[in-house]
Amino acid sequence: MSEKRRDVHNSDVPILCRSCEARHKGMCGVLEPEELVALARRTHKTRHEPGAELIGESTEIRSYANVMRGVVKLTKGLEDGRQQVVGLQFAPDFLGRLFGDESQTTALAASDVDLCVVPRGALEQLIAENPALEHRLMQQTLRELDEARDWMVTLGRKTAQEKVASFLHLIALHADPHRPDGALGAVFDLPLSRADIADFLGLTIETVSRQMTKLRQAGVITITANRHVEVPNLRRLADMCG
Amino acid sequence: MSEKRRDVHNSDVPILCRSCEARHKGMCGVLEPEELVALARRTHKTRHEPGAELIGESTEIRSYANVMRGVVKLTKGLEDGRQQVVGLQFAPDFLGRLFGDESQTTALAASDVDLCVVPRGALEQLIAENPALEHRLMQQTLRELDEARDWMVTLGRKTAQEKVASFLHLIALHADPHRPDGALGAVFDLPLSRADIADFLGLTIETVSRQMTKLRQAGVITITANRHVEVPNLRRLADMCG
DNA sequence: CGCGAAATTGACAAGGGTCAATACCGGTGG
DNA sequence: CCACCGGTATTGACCCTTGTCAATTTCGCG
Repeated sequence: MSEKRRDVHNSDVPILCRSCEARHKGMCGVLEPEELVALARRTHKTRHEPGAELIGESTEIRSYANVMRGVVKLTKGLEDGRQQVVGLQFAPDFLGRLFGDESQTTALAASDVDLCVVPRGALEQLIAENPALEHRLMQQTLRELDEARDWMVTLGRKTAQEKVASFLHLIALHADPHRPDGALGAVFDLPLSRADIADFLGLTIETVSRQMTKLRQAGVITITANRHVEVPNLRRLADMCG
Repeated sequence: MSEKRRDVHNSDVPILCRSCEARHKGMCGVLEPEELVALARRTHKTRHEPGAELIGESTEIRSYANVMRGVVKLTKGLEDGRQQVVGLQFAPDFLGRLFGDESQTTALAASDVDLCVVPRGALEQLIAENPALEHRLMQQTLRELDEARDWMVTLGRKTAQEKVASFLHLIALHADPHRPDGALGAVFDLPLSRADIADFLGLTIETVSRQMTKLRQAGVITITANRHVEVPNLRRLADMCG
């Protein structure tokens, strides 16, 4: 495939981009080396601790970003403090509301997070020049829409038990760092606190905790050290997702 | 095909497109007259009764469509029959999962619906030729994503009362046929049955009914003839949305 | 007018929320 | 290495919202 060939033969790819996931699976995969060089000149890497606010709700959009490492949670809040996590983003997802004047969600670092930040103007200019980039971002947007709709089913129609199982299943697929393809089980660290999980599932901390306990007692999962989870058989977990 | 006059002055918009909302606010608004003519040759109008299946879940995608009239509900189901409405589409929304192999949702006519159906190949070809079209569709996709996330808050964090109020508020904004801009209130017919509303809100029919009754008793709405709703003061309704 | 479907209402049960007490983890300093 | 501390998670008791089941009522339509 030509993309690959170009990559191998061209030594002009910015150093920082070479090991970046966005370069391969993310939006930068559609850029020509020259474009990548031009873009890299205007980006900068940032590092954030858990809880850091990356984008504020109802704030003006001045930049976009790619998630290079870690997990970002997108949340929306009601006036009285109730919160709902409306999305989770993993590397190499794109972060930010394209073509909007202000962000509709808050983006918070759930774990340690590294971003590659792009000024708004730089990205929009590049999009205008290269339809393939918009196409790639369209694909990600469509995928996010699919995910959001899947999650609406979970929020609206599943029991607490099924919600927690669905969450663990989701994380198992995204966050097991070195899972072989055919593996039956998974091992991972939860990137979210119980409070975050509750906000993601539309439940309370207590209910999440109780359902985790039930799953543990049923032998579906093993919890060691509070955040570390082992799923011996993913099929079994999937069956509990409703 | 016989020679047709193709001079500059023959920029006639196809007759069927002239009164179509998609021509103005929908995706066709970005098309040049020639493109519109070419596209119109490959589309056809279809009419559907309430309950008709427009797109099946997990079916191959062969065509897309524009909603010309009526309300379409997008649903997802669990094996055991539980259902969740994950989106509502009004004229002149675009219908269908772009660039996907199969639909992830079922599209059902909620009311009488007229569609303008475009074969998959025709649309994808046009998109490839005209980036402005993809851009327009990107905008709609982003809007749908925003709406989906708003609704996730409703599903996950609002009470039954707030959910029903939110639903009525949503419909009031979309379905009042002739509402002046500054109007305080709204009058409309519900395009969805109680069962549909319940599936949209993640509630049961009974709970929806009870909450409607409470809103009626509180004087926030008036219900005449079962489907016909009057909201004297939209502000009041909005305040109940949480 | 009368029928079937849809909607309302009521009585009751249960799933999940609330509040409070306890246990646990991870880090700090003795 | 252990004791202590603050934040996080678990567990328990109780209650409230919403779901369930069943009986009417209303609507739409022939």
